[in-house]
Amino acid sequence: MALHIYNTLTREKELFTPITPGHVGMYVCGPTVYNDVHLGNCRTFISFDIIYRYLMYLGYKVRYVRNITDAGHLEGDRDEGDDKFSKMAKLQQVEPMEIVQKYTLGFRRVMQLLNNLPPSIEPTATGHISEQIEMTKQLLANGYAYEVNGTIYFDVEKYSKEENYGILTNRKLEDLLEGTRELGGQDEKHGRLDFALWIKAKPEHLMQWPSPWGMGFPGWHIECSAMSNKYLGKQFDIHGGGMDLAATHHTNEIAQSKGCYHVSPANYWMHTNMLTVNGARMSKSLGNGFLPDELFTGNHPLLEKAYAPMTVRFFMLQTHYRSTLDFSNEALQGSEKGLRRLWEAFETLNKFAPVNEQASEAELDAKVKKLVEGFDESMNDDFNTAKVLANMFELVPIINSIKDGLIAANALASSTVTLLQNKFKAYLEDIFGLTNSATGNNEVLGDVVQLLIDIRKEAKSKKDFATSDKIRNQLAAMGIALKDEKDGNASWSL
RNA sequence: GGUCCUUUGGCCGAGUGGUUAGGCAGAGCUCUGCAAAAGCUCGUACAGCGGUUCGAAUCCGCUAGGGACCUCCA
Repeated sequence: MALHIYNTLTREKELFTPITPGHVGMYVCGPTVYNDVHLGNCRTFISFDIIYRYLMYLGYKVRYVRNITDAGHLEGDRDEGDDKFSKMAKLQQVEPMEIVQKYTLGFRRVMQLLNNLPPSIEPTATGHISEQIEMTKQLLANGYAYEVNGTIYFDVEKYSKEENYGILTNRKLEDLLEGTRELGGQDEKHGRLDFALWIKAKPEHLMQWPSPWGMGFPGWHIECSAMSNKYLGKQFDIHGGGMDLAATHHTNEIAQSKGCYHVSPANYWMHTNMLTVNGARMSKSLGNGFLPDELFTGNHPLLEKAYAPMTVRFFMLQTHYRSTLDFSNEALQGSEKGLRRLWEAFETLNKFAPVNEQASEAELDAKVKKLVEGFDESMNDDFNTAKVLANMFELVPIINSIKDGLIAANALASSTVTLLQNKFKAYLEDIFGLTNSATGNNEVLGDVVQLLIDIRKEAKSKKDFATSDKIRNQLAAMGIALKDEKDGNASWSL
């Protein structure tokens, strides 16, 4: 089966067909950098990192654009007041751009710790003010926007006469209106669903730019429309983001792009589900978010211990991206152990040398091949990483049994062993982006431990268990675990 | 109130109308000087009530619980 993607627009899994054969354009809504990213944000970016990596694995040339929102995000829903950067800047008594710099760097550091590849382009809202003004002008010219006292609003009612505004989340205009409050006397907007494209700035406002309508700053939604258009074109393949963005942000993006260019911007809309804590959504406004650093250090009242970035990444891979994922110590510890088991099997597998052309156990050979072929099949079914991991875990006992001699070394054909090695490497490292954080890669340390292992082996051969136990116990106290192997040697891990 | 999603064994979590998902935890056994690891075996789960069907955890309806969005949030 070729790659199928669940499309929010149609609420169905669809065969993925890129606009330009061999190329994929993908836009993902990035963070608003006015404070630290929390783990829920990270989940979305990890999910799309896997998708990005898998598309490349399939041979596509991918242009992956993920924006940094560094302007224009307002505090409330009324399209008035200060933006979040200005507010935080005042609070911390620094320039808004210092806020942006600080949290952008923090965001990139976390992404790197989680081993997310950087996107092809990471454009900022403040770097594309003129593009946003141009788009706003075009929307005014096309009759989908109006100006009130230097602020430009998108006219949802006008747009709805020609287009289906609620198409993305399958909502009727009347239902959407029902959920909104009545317009007050001081409201500038004509319609309750209208949203700002450009906002007039008060003189004391910290971040503002000149425009045909006076000094101001862009509304939140316009940046993604302007930047996706600039780097990916009027129409591109995939647009992604968290599910919470679908109803408002993405709905408005579609309206802006259609109002401006008369075409729907993206063919496939992908939405990742929320990370929850005790069943409730992790969010900035609820204040129940975990910061990545709190997780990596264990410095949080709800955490029993620290968890490595790779444990977190693996934890997220065990769930499908469209399911909610609940955060708990028990679940994380399960992932930690599972990852270790899988990784050790991977390292064992890499040491296998091909033995013979023919498999001495044809049935087992066929079973292994089938499980391996299941990797691609599962990923092609809307990126089912959980299923891939299940197959991998089924292969682990086979790998370990070959190592221990419980299964003959020539049981598998050499081509099967090579396939297994290649696919494990491709999936664990290239696609899932996991790295070995469990064992040290310091060569000197490795040599020292090997020396101790040799001394211990000698002691054991003389039945000097006092010495052998001392070495093992002391190393254990330092965090190095020795495991005796069948052949008399020992392996170790941190 | 409106729109929609979800409900799987101790925990986490896949899932196709008819076959053991998988991981973690737990129990037993094997291997081992001991330990750890590893291997083997084990729980026969699918919210409740109806219906469709030869057959449903998987389709439909109702009931109950949970959640999301409709307001800034990935």
